[in-house]
Amino acid sequence: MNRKAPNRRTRAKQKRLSADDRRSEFVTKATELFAEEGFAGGTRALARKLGVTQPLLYRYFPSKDDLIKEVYRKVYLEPLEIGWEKLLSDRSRPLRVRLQEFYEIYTDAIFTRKWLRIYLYSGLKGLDINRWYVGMVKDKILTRILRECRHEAGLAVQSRPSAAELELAWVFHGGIFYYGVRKYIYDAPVLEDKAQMISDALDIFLAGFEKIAENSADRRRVPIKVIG
Amino acid sequence: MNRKAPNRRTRAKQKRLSADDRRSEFVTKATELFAEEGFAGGTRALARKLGVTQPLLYRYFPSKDDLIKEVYRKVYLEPLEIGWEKLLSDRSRPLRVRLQEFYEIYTDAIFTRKWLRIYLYSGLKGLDINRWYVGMVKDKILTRILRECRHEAGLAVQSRPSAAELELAWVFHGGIFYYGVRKYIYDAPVLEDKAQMISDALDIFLAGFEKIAENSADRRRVPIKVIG
DNA sequence: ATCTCCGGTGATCACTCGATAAACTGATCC
DNA sequence: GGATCAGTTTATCGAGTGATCACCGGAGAT
Repeated sequence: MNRKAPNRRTRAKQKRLSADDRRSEFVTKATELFAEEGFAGGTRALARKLGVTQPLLYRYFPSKDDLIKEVYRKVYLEPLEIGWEKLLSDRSRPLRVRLQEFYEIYTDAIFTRKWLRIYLYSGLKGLDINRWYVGMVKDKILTRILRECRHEAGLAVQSRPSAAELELAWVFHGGIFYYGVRKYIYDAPVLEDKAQMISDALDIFLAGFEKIAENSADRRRVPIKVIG
Repeated sequence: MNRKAPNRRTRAKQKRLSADDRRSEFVTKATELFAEEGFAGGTRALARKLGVTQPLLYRYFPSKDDLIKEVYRKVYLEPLEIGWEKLLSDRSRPLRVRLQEFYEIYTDAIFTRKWLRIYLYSGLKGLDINRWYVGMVKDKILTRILRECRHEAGLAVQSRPSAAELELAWVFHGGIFYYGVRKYIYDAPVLEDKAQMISDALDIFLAGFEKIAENSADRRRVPIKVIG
């Protein structure tokens, strides 16, 4: 890359990175390794990916578990950098458009082989961070979506959605999520146009929302407003 | 249990089972073990669950991998014993009722901690049997559902559904599937009434089906239909 | 009673795993 | 140029893995 030392011998492996660089390189490559092999992936295989020896890992992490925790942190916090609060709640734009854009961006972030596999592996281990993430999806995404849907439909906006409504949103959300699982975990053929898949799923969800909402609530209601 | 030998000393471990019994006991307990620990679960832990010693496993299976294959076979074939062909295609009953009953029975079969975990673990390994199962769901369930939906809607029934329609069915199916994942893998709180979840998901799917079906022909976007 | 068959055990091998301690090496400071 | 510090390696440990072998012992057949 950079040839700041032109007379330097070309070494197959450049060693002696700075501590911070080496540490983050461990995390990066560990994410790749664990995504493929699961957390049973060995520390020696990891070191081989870096071109270093295995004990070096323990200069940077007290144990393999600590490395794994670091991988969790990185993976689980990655999709949070989107800033969906304002995206979902910006009522100056049509709800349909907001939802479409949100899910396109959100799935761009999490529909990678790496992310999905780490997520499922950690989910199977039943870790707290996984439950935390699920709770965050519920509070920060689904609850917000439901609130906007109720507002759009002219229904009373309650602070917390009913269990049935929430389940409705979960099934919708899970259906989209499972698209990524089929594509990147199962390697199964899917509809290539992800945006259309989201659009179709949204059509169905929005069309059916009121129908369920009126059953769960006591109120009768007004027809859905037409999108622009 | 049975006291056919009343004078026999009560032994904590009754040994010497018949070959067939022992073999199937290995598969059963291995399924439980692998569901919890993943396929990294050890042969010694398995033997402990049976109350026997570890080398005994190799009397019945040439290798651990062969045991695992047997576990796959059992788990993947389990939900197939339902016989959904006639259930889904019996046009003497309303489609809505057929779908509701099918998904209640189907999810009764696969929504167990054991089944879902083995399924996800094997899916992460990318085995052929997993792709086979996904293909079977597509051909035997989703394609059949779509055919019945088109018939119900008075649309031409084609032999193979369009990619967009199929994706629609997948998102619907995946949404229901993900309910099981949330409940039994993530141990997350879900709507307890599974039948209502299915019913709500069906309402949405059926309400939105026609709309997508007609859009897949020509891509014109039309306002959302008002529900009754 | 004795023989024979076969389910089951004890001992062990080669290997891999995560982890530790000590030695090595290259860059930086005085 | 020598001391020093930090990044890296070599050697190794103890525990655990899948797998193999010779052997044991109880139940049924003769």
